[in-house]
Amino acid sequence: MSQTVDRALSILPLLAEGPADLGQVAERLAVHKSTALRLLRTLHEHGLVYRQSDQRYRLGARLIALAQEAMENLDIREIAHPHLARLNEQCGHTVHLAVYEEHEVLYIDKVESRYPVRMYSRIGKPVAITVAAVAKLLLADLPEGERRVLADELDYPMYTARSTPNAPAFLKELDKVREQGWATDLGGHEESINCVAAPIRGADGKVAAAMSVSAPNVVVTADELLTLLPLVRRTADAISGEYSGRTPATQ
Amino acid sequence: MSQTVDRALSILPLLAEGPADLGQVAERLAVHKSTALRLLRTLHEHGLVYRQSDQRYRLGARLIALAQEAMENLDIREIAHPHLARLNEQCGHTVHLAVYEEHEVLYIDKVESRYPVRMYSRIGKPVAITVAAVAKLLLADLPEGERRVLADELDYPMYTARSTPNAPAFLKELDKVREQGWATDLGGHEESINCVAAPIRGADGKVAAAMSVSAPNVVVTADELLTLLPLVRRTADAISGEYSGRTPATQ
DNA sequence: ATGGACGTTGCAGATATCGCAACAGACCAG
DNA sequence: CTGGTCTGTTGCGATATCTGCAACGTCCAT
Repeated sequence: MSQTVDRALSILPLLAEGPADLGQVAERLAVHKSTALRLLRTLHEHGLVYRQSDQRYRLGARLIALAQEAMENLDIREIAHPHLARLNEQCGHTVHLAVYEEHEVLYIDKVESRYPVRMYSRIGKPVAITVAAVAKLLLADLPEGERRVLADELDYPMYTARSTPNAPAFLKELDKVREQGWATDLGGHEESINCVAAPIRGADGKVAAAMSVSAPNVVVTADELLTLLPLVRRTADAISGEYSGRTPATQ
Repeated sequence: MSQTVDRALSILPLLAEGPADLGQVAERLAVHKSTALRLLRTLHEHGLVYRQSDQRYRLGARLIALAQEAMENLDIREIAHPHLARLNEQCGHTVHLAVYEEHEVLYIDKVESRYPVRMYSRIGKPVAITVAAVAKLLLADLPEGERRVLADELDYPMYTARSTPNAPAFLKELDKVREQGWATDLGGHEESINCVAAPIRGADGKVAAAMSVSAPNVVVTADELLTLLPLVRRTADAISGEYSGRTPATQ
């Protein structure tokens, strides 16, 4: 592993916390200012870092554009999107698509609710991993060892009284989810919001992504939302079929 | 500028084109495979690159998460958002917010149309710089020298018959836009879509961002859309006031 | 079996990187 | 106006770091 590159890349999460000047960067990297300067310059030339008018550095526009391309290249997103849109047509609620990658779960697509009340979320945003229905599905499918390690090193913030409180409870929930083949989040992230989710599987049978329907209490109760489960599962299965190459990409 | 870091960062745009294996990366970088391997490993440890099951590399999830944080840290976005939402409430059309940074213009926020017909765009996506109304405003404010250089090195794709055809036409359009203080895109990007845009200025009077309202022909004609101009300008001015610190962040 | 393609490792030599120290410019206070 | 401090910047020599090589392992197809 390359020391120079390692240091340079360490600057990015640092700047993600907010703008910083040369001295601050050098200090946090524990290197000489001149070293930090050279690294920042290189990052700058690639557009990953921007120097604002007050001379401080922050993350740059090209980083955002790169991430955008990264998402557009995910073929699962492309395949799933029309299905998500159709589901949204049918039920009117917000539909999400999420994937797991190296200890993170993130939304990679979203179709907004047609109802005026919308929940906050954003494509690219890391998911509340201990409570979100999609996260449960994605983690439940990990090999046992990895799952235990991950569950152990996670934090368990109590967003609400119904949030998953700790690792054992989480692992138990994951077992249940794996067995039943679907998952819910009933007010575990935001008091008044419920979700139902189903897994999307690749040709190898492993869970490649997960999708969910979310709606606030004020629009439908949790029970009403659960009646959508069959529809959600059918949609997920349709995507699975197409993604794994079994179905010849209908329509 | 650091050679090692430079090479490592060059891998990112390369992978943005699509997944690639070690050999391909090494070849495009013109380095030995072992060198490319070490660079990729370092990128991997930072989560910027992911190794998919077929061993090929593609951009990783952390890159997306980083970009997300980068956008959330843009204070102009935070200030502008409620105004954009309110404007959307009032007119119902899609509202965009865009910034310019180092030869790129990109959308950093968006409020979706309430009408069923939606235009395609995505936060983080680079804007069609030669035709978009927001791009015209942002570029029109650059210092003359920079503007000429930029206009010269741009491509002028003819998305439609009304696209800006070349540098001289573009520069002339920019002059007009700067003078009148607002801009339009009438079917220059997609035949049936029109936009009206207004600039947001910082304390120094320079254009810091631009916002626009877009709607397809089938919903409102270009003339009807133009009647929204005063409203758009008023909204942009309100944001300017708040951003430059003149207005004490109403409400 | 055999060949080729691809990823991976250890090593020795070359070179690019590092920290230093000195410089330059902005800013402020006396 | 002057002296001080703070910031970012540059040139340089020592050396730690990176590089390319060659050899190895593995997988797949012939």
